[in-house]
Amino acid sequence: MKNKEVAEVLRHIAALLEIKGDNPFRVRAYQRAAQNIEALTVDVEELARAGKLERIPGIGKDLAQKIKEIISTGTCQKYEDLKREVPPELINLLSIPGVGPKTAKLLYEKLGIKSIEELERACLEHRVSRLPGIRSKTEENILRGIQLLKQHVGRRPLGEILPLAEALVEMLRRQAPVDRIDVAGSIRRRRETVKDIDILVTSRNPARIMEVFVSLPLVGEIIARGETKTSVRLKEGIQVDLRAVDPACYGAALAYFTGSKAHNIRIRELGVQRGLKINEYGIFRGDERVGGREEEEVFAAVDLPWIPPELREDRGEIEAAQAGQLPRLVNYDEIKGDFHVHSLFSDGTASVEEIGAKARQLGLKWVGICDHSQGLRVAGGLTPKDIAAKKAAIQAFNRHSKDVKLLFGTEVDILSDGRLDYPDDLLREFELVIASIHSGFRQDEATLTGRILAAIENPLVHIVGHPTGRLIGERDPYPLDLKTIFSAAQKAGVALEINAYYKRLDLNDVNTRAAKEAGVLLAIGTDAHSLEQMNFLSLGVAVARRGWCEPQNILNTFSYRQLKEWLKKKVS
DNA sequence: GCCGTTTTCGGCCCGACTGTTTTCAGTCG
Repeated sequence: MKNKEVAEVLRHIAALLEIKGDNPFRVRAYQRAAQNIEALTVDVEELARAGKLERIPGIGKDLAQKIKEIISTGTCQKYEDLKREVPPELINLLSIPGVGPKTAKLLYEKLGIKSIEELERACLEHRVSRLPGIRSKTEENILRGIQLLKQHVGRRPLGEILPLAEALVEMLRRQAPVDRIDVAGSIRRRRETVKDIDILVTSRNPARIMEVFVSLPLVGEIIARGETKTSVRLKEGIQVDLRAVDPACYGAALAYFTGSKAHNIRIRELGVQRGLKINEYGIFRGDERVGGREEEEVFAAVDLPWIPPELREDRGEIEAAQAGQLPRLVNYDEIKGDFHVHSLFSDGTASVEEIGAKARQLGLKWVGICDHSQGLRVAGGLTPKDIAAKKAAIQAFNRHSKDVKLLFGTEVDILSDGRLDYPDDLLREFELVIASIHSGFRQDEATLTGRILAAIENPLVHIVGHPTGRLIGERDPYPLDLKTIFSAAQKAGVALEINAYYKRLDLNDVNTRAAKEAGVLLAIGTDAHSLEQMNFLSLGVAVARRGWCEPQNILNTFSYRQLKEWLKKKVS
């Protein structure tokens, strides 16, 4: 049983307890346990077998027992009992914005409502507004929430939203009396998907900022408007929260609104232990504000060094910071190249020369031109005779380019029987070989794992591309035994890709961290099929940082010379 | 349900905004 499935059961228990009106701290305990299990870089089953479950923060005797039960039976007695008390379908109601556990319980007890469809009907028939504590306004809000849910305005890929957030900041900067301004929230942490855009500002005239904000042409509707906090929904669907704070508490507010929620709770608890109250208005001892202008002060108040936003998930960063063992994360400006770009020779839209020029503009030193192999006909895969022309084009570019070098590469298909789509003699021609799966996603775990292992064991393969095949919001990762793959890749000196295309981000953050811990090298590639998509490289760096990677874990920090050495050594 | 340089019991992060309310509960982040 996978970590995710165990976490799911615990989360359901938390939701049912919440609806039931159980002790909120017990609810939080289940939620925290679920989160921490999901963030594990080892199998929870393994920890259970070794009797080490209680080493996971937030898991004591009781939860350890329940987790063992869940692993062996797929469920636990407590969950089954709860499901008899509270209909599990009610959990779906909680996904409606504006509907929480109390409302869900009320709807079920008074009207017998269990599904979103039933709730929508009841609202349209105005049966909901007759309930105690609910009037027409709330009924309208619930209906609107259901509409939003239907439009799939849930979590959106970071790559779609980040440019929008940056544009909003630019507009506010230009049109309003802004002093400091930052995007906070999950965007600042660079989570792979985001639910809303959080923007924080300081200004001598916050009222004016709010005024400018709500009248921006991008804004569709105003959800809430206060003096310090305004929420709107953009016409394109995403919610934006704007908060104005005093300069004296900007750092505290930035830390607070960056989150994550779980990270903040831990920081505040550390504050309480030291007799401090930490909130978005600063750091307080009694009624006296003792800091908060800069973010560093918040961490310093609880005896911690500043923690990079990408790590703030309560996945062990606080313990690492306490022990002085935070990783020295790879920086965005240490990235010297992109491993994975498609050209006109296969299904890309840019020529070799254009890719080289774009790389120069991005400040890169090298780019791997890795087109598809022959089997992938739909993607214009290269037959052996196209390959010579491509090689010539790359050599021509490199002859006259001193600062940017292109690598003659391929993204060779791993066929459904585990063979590669080019024979070894042909593969030997390339400077850089990425092997990827593009078909047979429905095979079982053993078969898929075997295909990747076969590629790893071929000494001509440098990198395994988008290892899990997932597409955010579209396709789940196919089943793989990643632990075995990591260990094989480490032994063979094969790198695994962090594919930076905004819908892939594959490996993801948690898997990247597990790979790093297994001693696997990681290679960031944009998988760009156009010049614009080469901009996504920073999303891949974000994944690396969220995966606790240091420069030495990331091959993209290599200079061209170092990289050539590595590529050669690999083949020896 | 967890957890301990305040502790093995009694705490557990903190505030904004909305709607339905005359003082607050619910939701959200």
